[in-house]
Amino acid sequence: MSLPETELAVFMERLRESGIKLTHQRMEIFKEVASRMDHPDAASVYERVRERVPTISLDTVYRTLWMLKEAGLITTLGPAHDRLRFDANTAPHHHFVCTICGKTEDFYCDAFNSLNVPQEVNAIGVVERAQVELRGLCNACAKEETK
Amino acid sequence: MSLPETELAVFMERLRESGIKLTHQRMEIFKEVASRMDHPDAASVYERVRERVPTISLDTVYRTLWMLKEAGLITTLGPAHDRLRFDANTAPHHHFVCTICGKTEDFYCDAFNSLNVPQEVNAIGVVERAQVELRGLCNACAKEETK
DNA sequence: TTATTAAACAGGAATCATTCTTATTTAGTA
DNA sequence: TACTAAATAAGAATGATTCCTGTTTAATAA
Ligand SMILES: [Mn+2]
Ligand SMILES: [Mn+2]
Ligand SMILES: [Zn+2]
Ligand SMILES: [Zn+2]
Repeated sequence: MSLPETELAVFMERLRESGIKLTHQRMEIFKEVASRMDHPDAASVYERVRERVPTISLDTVYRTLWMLKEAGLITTLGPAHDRLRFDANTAPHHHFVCTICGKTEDFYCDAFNSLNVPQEVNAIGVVERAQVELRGLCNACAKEETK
Repeated sequence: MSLPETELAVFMERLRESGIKLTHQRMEIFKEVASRMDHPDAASVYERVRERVPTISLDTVYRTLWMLKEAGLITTLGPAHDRLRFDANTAPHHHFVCTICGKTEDFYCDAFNSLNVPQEVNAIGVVERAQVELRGLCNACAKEETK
C-alpha cells in the first residue's frame, strides 16, 4: 500500500541521472507498480492508475514499465518477452535464460533437484515441482555486447 | 534428433488409456517436440511438421501441444498463462506459481539466495541472477479441486 | 470389409495483448 | 514566458493464440 519515501526518491534520482523526464504519468505508474506485491500485468496497472489519471493511455503504461525495467527498478516474470514455449524434457532439469535473446538452455544439477523448500511456502500452497532459473547473458550475446 | 522407441510407446499408451485418438498429426507433432531440446514455440513446431504433413494447421499444433501438456508429456516455460507480468520487488526473492490460476507469490529463503551454480553453466553464458521457481497448487485452487 | 459416429481436423475469422504512428501536449531549460 | 526535444493520447496495426464451422477420420462394431 504505502510506498517508502526512499523508493520514490531513488526512482526520481534514477530518471534525473538518465536525463529522462519526470512526468506525472510516470510518477503514478511507478507508485502503482511499486506498491503492489501481486505481480500485476499492464492492464491491471492501467486500470488502477486510470482512477487517478483518467486520460492516461495503455501505451504509456507499457512504455513506462519497459523504461522502469531498463532502469533496473522492476523486472518481468518468466523467460520474458514474447511467445509460449514448450519443453519435452521430462527429466529433472533447470534453465539458463538469456536476458537479451531469450535463448533457454537446459542444465542438470543434482543439488538443485533436491532443494528443500522453506516452511513459509506451506502457507501459500502445495509444491509439485522446483526449478532453478538462471538469468544472464548467453555467450553469443556477450560477444555481440563487446563492440 | 532421434527419438527413443520408448518415448513414442509411452506417448501412444498415454493416449490410449485416456481414450484420445491417435492421429497422424498428433504423432508427428509429438515426435517433433520430443526430439527438440531448444524449447520451441508453436510456430516453430508448425513449420517443421509442415514439411512432413503439408496440410496441418497451426490450430492443430496448439491443440496438440496443450493436450500433451495435459497428459504430462511436455511442460511450458515461464509462469505460463498469458500476459507479461511485472515485479517491483527488488529484494532477492523467489516465486511460488500456481499452475491452475497463475497466481505468483514471493517468498524468501537465504539458502536459495546463495546457490552456487555448476561449472557446466559457464559453457552457456554468464549468470546474473538465480531464482527458484516453485510450481504447484495454491490453497485457493486446492480448495476448488476438492469438490 | 464396410458402416457408424464422435472426435479431430483445416481454414479462416475473431480475439486480445502489445506495439506502432502521428498529431498534440508538456517537462526542462533559458 | 518562450523554446524544443521528449513524452503523451488515441487509434490503427500487428502478431500470437483461440474460436467457429463444415469436412474428414480413427475407432468400434456389424
Ligand atoms: Mn528444459
Ligand atoms: Mn516477486
Ligand atoms: Zn542471448
Ligand atoms: Zn491457484
